[in-house]
Amino acid sequence: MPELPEVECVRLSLRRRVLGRRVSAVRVIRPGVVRGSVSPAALLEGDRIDQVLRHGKQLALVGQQGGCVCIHLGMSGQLCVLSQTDDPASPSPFQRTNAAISSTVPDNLPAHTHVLWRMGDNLALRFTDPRRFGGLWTFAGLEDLHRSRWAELGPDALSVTPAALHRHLAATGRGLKAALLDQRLVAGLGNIYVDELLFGAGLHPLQGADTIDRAQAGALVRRMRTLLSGAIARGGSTLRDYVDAESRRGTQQDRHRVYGRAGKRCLRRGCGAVIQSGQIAGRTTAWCPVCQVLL
DNA sequence: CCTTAATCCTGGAAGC
DNA sequence: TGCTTCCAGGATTAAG
Repeated sequence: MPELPEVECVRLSLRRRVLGRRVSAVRVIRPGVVRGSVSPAALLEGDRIDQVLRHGKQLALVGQQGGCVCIHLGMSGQLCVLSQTDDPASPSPFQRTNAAISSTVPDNLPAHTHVLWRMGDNLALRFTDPRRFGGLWTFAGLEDLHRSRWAELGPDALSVTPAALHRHLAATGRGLKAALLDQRLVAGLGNIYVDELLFGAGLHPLQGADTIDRAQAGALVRRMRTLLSGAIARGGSTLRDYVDAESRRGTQQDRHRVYGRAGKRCLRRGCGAVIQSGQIAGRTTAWCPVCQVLL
């Protein structure tokens, strides 16, 4: 589900609510979603949230004592901040009812709740993920995350330099769509934003990545930043169920020019060609056959 | 190297 | 109304 803008919106909303809060208890409902140590301490129990970081589509909660939890939302993952003051009538998600103890459905929790962090008496953080393509990875410290998991990611799409993007694109024989989706090349772009970026840049998704010269790479970087930061300002794209940690939907979907618009007319002034779609790099891809000519 | 397909899952939408 | 099929914001793996 979430690409860089959505994950950044989750990070910002999460940070507003949990920064500096002490984790009083952690409850793991489905241990399988946690890779690495599943111990309460590894999940920051007893620690205070010191940093909420993001690289590409991944998040990290860092504790004051150095503990670190990396969170990848996958397709359907959500982080949700719950406070008793929002709904005083609802029982705390940490209160188990007797009936629930033997049940496969854990008491009052919504379906697909996998991990809960309690922070003080009236605040909790909930990780849900119906499809379970996402997950949590625990590390002894932020340095370990940087040396292992995040070392496999390319530069973040919001801070990649023209030189680095040019170098990486030049080094691959693949098409632009496949290259830009590859998180090792640049981290953060997904199916929506690659299609939107290529449309804006007037580049065909099948054009060879190694045909992009230095100047074009510079233009691509500028366009990438504008697109992504604009999407963040609009709260990300909510196609179906994306919401940030405070349950707010985004509005960037209203600005999509090709994604989800196959068969409709191109919105570029004076164009009006029919938006095409097909499978490229294993993903449904949309483009304008007039604005994005295959060279 | 490159590409495609299958795989991990659930749920919503579309088709009959 | 129900049942079936397809599709989805991700990413890895194996096969060709």
